[in-house]
Amino acid sequence: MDAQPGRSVTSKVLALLDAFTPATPALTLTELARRAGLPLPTAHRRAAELVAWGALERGDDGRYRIGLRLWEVGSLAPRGLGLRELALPIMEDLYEVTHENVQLAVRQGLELVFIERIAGRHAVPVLTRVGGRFALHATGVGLVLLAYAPAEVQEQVLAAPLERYTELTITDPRRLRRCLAEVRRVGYAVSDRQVTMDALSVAAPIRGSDGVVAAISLVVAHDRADPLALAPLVQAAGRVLSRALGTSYRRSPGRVPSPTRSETQ
Amino acid sequence: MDAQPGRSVTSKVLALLDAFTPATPALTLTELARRAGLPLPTAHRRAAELVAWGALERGDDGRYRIGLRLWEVGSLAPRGLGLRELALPIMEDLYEVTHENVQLAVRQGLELVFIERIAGRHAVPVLTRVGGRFALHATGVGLVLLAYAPAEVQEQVLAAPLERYTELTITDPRRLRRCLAEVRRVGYAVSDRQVTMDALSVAAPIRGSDGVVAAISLVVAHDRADPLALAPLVQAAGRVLSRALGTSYRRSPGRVPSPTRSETQ
DNA sequence: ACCACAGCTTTCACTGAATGAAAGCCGAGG
DNA sequence: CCTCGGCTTTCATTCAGTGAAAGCTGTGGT
Repeated sequence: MDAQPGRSVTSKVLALLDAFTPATPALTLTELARRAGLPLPTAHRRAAELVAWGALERGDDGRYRIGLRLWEVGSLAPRGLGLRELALPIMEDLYEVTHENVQLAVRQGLELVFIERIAGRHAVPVLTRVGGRFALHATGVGLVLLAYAPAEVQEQVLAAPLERYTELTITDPRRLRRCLAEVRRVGYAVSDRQVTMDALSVAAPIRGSDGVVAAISLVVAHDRADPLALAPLVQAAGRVLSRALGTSYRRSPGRVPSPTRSETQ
Repeated sequence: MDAQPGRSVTSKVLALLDAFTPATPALTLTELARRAGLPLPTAHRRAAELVAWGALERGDDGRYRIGLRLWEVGSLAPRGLGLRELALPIMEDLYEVTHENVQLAVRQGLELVFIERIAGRHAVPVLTRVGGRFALHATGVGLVLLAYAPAEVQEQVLAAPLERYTELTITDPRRLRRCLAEVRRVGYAVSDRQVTMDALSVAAPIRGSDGVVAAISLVVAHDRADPLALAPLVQAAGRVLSRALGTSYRRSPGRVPSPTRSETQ
């Protein structure tokens, strides 16, 4: 039980936050300590400080939950709420026109994170959650984000085993590589029943000042889907958003004059 | 600003997060250190750890921003996204019926935090931001949250000076006290031009297992508003949500899954 | 009523993670 | 070429953090 190096106090605090997942949003102290890999008294002390600040909250049942204060701070993430605020009107337009599910996602490491979704009441049910993660190689948004990701990221994804969700999921690295090339060629991605056997999605990239920063998609029932008809719609939405990003991400912070003009459109 | 002993590492980490505000979502190291009240090397080291984990992100310009990983964790807050997920369908109903702004807020200490809003394109513009804070004594949602807050909270708010936003803002503690009693009597709150001179809001409480946990409101142009007609609508929405909360907040203590030793991805 | 137990909280002597002054580094501007 | 502001790294010192163990509290069993 020697204290392994690299176990800073900060890392312990972050491990406590990491213990919470969508499946387990409320934890007892003991669960929290075990998941964070910390001795109980340590977890207790750190958690108490987090509660005092509002990063965690403690219910009447003694369980810890993520606190509103952390949600507030998290809402300042440019790639989170910032992006959402920008995209929501366009997503709503897309929804009004199609009455299908609209999704917005960004890449985080080797996975994607859903930033927002509009779930049509009569649309095909999707199992995604705002704030939830998913693999890059199956969904429409994932294929777009992967296709335009740095080569290094692509290689890492292609090197790892590709999980199979349905019989149509692409799990062969060679096929996936061809698929990504095709996505780059046509400028949009189609995932036909690669996640569930009833749904199909069409996705397009959203470009920021340095490459593709997000992806937007429509998810529709596979049997009433016409990818070729949907693609222009989604692509147009992606382009509108790319433009909006370009204009809104100009920084005007007093002293720093624009340092680099390295926009890669 | 002296290095007072009693400053825990955790508090420093949290101070770093606290440095970010809606008005300043991107900070240089120097700004960050100054706002957090930390020496530069300390801020640098802690910030580096936060970046490594994803709580912060560092742009090409060297500035720090809130990271997506923190947004993800924050999205697990029951009073944040949890509440939003539950409320959104009802909020949309309210929007469809009225085509006015719909707002959802909870109390955090002596202020309120907006959890979600639906802003009608043709509705009166509101200056609220999801994740933003506001005083309790002026808005419709604020009056509801204050009226049903613990006596101790009410006293604290009444004791402090009440900021004036318009000539109709209630700033006299006695009047505010009467107003709150009226809110409790009728079960909804009306804020008539108490925030801006063009808007009026009608709000109703949302009750959880222990008292009022949130408030929902409609914000409409003051000249085409009929509070008495809107109140039943908003109250009905509040009641539906109260019921939904009651059923969904039943906890299943659950068994513990396999021993996870999840390293940070 | 009593005991057994599980989960939480506090204590206390010890230790290494954190600290900040100072020195080094880098890039922009003169 | 030199200066300046902002960032990064070093190093000896020390105080916040630590965990084993003891104490507490509420719950369920007999």
